[in-house]
Amino acid sequence: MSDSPTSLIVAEPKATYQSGGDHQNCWVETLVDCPGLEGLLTYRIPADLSVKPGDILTVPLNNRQVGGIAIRLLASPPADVPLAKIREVEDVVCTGFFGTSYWQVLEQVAQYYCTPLISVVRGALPPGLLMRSQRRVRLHREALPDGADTFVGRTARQILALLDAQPEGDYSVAYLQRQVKGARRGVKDLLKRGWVESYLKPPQPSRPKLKKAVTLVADGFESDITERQREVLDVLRRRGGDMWLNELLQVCHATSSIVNKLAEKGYVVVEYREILRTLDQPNVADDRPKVLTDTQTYALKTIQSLDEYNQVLLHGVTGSGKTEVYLQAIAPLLRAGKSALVLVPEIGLTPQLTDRFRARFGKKVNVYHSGLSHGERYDTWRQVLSGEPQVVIGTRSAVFVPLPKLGLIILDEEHDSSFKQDSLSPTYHARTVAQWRAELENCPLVLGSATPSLETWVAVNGQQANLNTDAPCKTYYLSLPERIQSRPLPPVEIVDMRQELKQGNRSIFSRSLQDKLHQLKQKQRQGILFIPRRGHSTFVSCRSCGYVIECPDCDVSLSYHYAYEGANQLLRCHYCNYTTAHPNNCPECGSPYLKFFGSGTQRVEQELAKAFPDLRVIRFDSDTTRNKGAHRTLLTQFANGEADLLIGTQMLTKGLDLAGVTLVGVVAADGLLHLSDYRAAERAFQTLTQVAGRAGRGDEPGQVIVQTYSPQHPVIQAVKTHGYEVFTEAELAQRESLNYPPYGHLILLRLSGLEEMVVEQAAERLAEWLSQVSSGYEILGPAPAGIMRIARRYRWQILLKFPPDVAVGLPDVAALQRICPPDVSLTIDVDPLNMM
DNA sequence: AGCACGCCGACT
DNA sequence: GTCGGCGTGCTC
Repeated sequence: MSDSPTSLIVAEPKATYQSGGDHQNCWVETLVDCPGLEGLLTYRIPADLSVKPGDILTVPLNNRQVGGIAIRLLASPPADVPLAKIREVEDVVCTGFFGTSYWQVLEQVAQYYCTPLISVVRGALPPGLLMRSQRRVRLHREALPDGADTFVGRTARQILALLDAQPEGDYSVAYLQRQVKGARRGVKDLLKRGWVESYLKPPQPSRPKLKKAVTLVADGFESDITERQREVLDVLRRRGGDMWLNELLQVCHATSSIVNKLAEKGYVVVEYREILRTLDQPNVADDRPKVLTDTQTYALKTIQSLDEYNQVLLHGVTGSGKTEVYLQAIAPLLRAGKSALVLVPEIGLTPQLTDRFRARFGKKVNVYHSGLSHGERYDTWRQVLSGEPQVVIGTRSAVFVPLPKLGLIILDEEHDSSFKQDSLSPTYHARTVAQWRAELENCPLVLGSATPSLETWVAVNGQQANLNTDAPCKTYYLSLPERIQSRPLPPVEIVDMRQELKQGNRSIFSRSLQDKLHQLKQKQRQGILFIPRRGHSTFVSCRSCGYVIECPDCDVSLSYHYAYEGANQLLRCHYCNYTTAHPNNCPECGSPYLKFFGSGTQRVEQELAKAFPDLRVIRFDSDTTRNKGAHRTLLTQFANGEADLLIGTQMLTKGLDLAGVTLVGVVAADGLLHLSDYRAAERAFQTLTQVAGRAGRGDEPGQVIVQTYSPQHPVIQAVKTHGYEVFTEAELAQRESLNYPPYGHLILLRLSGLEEMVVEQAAERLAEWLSQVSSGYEILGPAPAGIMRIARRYRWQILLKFPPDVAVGLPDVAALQRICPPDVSLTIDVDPLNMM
């Protein structure tokens, strides 16, 4: 797949690098971090620098410095570019990062997701490695004549004022351009007058953090040293002969001159040593392997028997102990010197999972996700590249962590849509990339879920040959149909809210749910109330004229926020976070009857407070969990019994294992059911099954109540009977008849821009061009996107549908980008999940 | 992407 | 004349 003539040559460490020799390999072909620049640029390697393929470089480009990756070394300069144009590599940022198979994965991602390789590289590397130099200007205060600002134009005057207000008189040009329009000319004017100087701040990529360490090397005759020096040596010896310099000095109340003298005399060595900025990890109690059930044992044995690329679906109902199988599958790998990669949907939501891994494997566990600082992520990479056997737990982007000696990849909750990146290129799915990595590393891939995606179900159970998919790969279906300790799955009661209304219950809680909530307190049990966030959005509308308050920048209604009794009533846009005060009167007709509809978490919280004043409630949604560590805090409080009821949105569906929970209520399932998306049913079933699975994980049996206005809906029926297979087969039949995934494939082209007409015309031109260049796909659209405007940008989309036997891909992405006008942004989403 | 250069209309 | 606003092309 990667040997098409246009594809780049993969970096192969050692392949072209020869040590020894003198004047060989003086040039390096470099993949430069510059969008729009296809292909490689050649640079000369200065004599004092050693460059190997795969190294990350800083190279000059025009008048600035940018990041780049050394791809291939050349012994002679290329013939097609004049020698004089070739410039020198500025610096090597870091070296020895990648193995060959790693590059193949990146190339595969670039090709499949129709993205330039450099974009993939940028998304895969820890941020801060590929950095560019920054153009800055500094004010020469002494060169300013009196009343300088009267001599120059408006923009120059504004810039002067800005620079003067800054203590150093120093700003980046990019910053000035954001503050003052047309800043470039103003800066030029000031430069000409000599009032400011312009300079290039070199890129400062992440580097290892270094610290001075002192090591005792010679012990024995110490006749030539002073009293103070002897004291220091004694302390060092007592502490094992190896200390951080700052600690040693602190303990001895000494200055570094003493240590330096000792180093001169050859008693100690002072050297820089790398320290890792890994988070101080909360201490967790040790944990031992648990006794497995028969099905768990069978699953474990099967996984352990695999020593090459195989795909395994671990289909375990909620509470069936998948994590314990993962843990026991990883343990022997670590002992054999191999590593494992564990991918989870959202790390913040699953502190419980990382804690369990830490309890079992201690410091061998590394966490990698976008919440870490640049330095922390960089250090995790370095730690990973050490080759020590370890476990990396991370979110989507961790699929690119370059673990050597990879023995196993696990994707937990593989159905979860957060494994798909959808707005940034490359729009990769971590499951797809994990399949490629596992294949290239030749290690097994375990996909775990209680509600497997249809893609995975078909890949593992599909009897018919999928000719267009990857090379034949042995697949295993492992089922854990029972909960551990034979705990039953909770019975699911469906409540028809139409009947409730008919019988005079106007509350958002059915009588059945009210009963259970009353019992909760009496029986000292805990419950979860789930409110589908989308669906019943909490919009505000006027009862007189029907006016609905919308975001001025996005095409969605504003959500009503009322945090607590007496707080300001706010309206907020869930797409761009635009916030405004709730007006007293309708902005359209002035009527005072402006009311919010729907039941968001806040509304439910307030209703609960009225109807059940003695229930202690914790709200768990994006408002209350915004702060770092809030997830953990709230969950710990709940687990400690500081509240009776946890209410919240989608976040509740992910991986919570709370033994005290016996009741799960779904306030209104309907919001999940009626979305105009071919995946709505699958997603609704997954969400409801997952949230139902939170009940009865402890010794007490659980109970689930689902309130809905559509009790006969197939999804509701499937949830009621825990009928994954029946639901899935029916859903698959529908997908197949319409060529939807997992049978056919989709590519979604998203266009957005500030001008409605321009975006629409661009969409039409692209669609026209697409229909001319190929007929392998069906073109749906162009059409306005589900939400027509977000953050002032109008959005249009074109959907390409590929029948099962047609290769997925676009004929010429560069041409597509060329047709698209520069003020319209185009993203290509291959295998889109989110169609809004 | 930046950042040059070069062309054009508007206003002191 | 000069200022500010685009469109176009290049980067070893």
